[in-house]
Amino acid sequence: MLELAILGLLQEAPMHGYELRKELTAKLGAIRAAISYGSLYPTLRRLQAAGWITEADETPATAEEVPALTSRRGRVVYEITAEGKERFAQLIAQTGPETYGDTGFGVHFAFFSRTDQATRLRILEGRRRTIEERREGLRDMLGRAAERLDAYTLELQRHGLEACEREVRWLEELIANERSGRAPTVPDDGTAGGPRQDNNPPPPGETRTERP
Amino acid sequence: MLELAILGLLQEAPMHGYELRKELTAKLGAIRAAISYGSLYPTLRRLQAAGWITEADETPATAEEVPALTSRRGRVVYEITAEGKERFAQLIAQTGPETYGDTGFGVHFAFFSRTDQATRLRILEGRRRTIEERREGLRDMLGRAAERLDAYTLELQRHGLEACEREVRWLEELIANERSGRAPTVPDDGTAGGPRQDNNPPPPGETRTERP
DNA sequence: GTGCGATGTATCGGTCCGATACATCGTGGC
DNA sequence: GCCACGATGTATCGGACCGATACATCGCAC
Repeated sequence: MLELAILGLLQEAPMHGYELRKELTAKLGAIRAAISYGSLYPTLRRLQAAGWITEADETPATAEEVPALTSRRGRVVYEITAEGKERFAQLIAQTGPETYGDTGFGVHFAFFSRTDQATRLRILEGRRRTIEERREGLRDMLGRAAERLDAYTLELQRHGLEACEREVRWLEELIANERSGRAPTVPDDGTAGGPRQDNNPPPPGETRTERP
Repeated sequence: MLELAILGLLQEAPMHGYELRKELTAKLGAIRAAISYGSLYPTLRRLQAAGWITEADETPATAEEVPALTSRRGRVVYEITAEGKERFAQLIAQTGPETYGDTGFGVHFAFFSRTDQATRLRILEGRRRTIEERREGLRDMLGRAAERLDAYTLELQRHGLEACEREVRWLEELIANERSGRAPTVPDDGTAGGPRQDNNPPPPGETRTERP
């Protein structure tokens, strides 16, 4: 999962570890707290060893020949390679049970603007299936096994059940939206292009303007 | 976390691994999928080595002296020891950052009927604080950094924000309820008017041995 | 009688987390 | 001047937990 997220972010711009973590937190803040460095750095090393990312030269053309004594050691900027992009495309397109779990789904969803519509639909439906099953499990629990459990546990189940129902409804909306409005998705791939690309797909059905 | 959950369940009745997993899934189904055997068995071993659980004799008092030829080796039933109960009491009472994360909070909450009220309150408030912070992070993201993110990521954040707001409201209710001294919840929900069981924290110390 | 799903115990490799260590840089207080 | 402190930045280690896998027994349907 981390691998997918890192490759996805580095596809937008080269970055060093610290920055990567912040972007990761921004993009995935809704589904997980914050990536640990104990995961991040080893993973970066693994990706580099696999040839999917490389260290970029950090020296800007504005040359100063001063240092070399202090052996400027600091940020290590990584950029994605061609093989890395291939790898990302492969990871983002493949679906499976781990794609439908909480974390897996979240990461995939966060990169939906780089995912083709057929895959998006498959993932949304797989996720819905998964949540529906969890929901049924909780319903059974609250029905049949209720008297075996104490009031706090029941309350926890009830709250979880409500969350499931809510998520299913959310997914239904997204699926309907996906089916009706076709999405161009533009697999960007502006390899050497500008740092900013703007290929926003049509928004997933927004009708709310809420005031807190 | 697993350690706490196992000790908590074995306090209700002796069990073997397979059964433990099912009970774990029933009790924690709202917050995590299903415990893996790759976690469960090593943890059981660890707890046994620490002296908190022991293997129980599986012979029920209704003695038949028949076997011993087939050397019945199969299920291994574990039961909690006195030290284990002490350990559980210590774990359930101590609070900290890991108590407020998704999994930690869920496990603690599931054993709230064995937790004293002051601790319950502390945990609920800590959890609320944590979720409020997550909520503020998402709000900021949706406000300030909105144009940096694509529509799908924004939708993910929006959904996450809503979940946070909902959970804070849920926690508020629980806290208010807790302060007023009432047992947990029961909004309306109509099903089954009757089975009102008392599970406020049973005064100090004795566990109920219930027959499944 | 035989296949098959549920029950049951167990290990292995891998991912990720939390704690910790350490070094640099800019800024504001004294 | 200087120095404390928080942000930036890289890195490792032990441990928790997962997913896949292996294997053995039991009851039951066909």
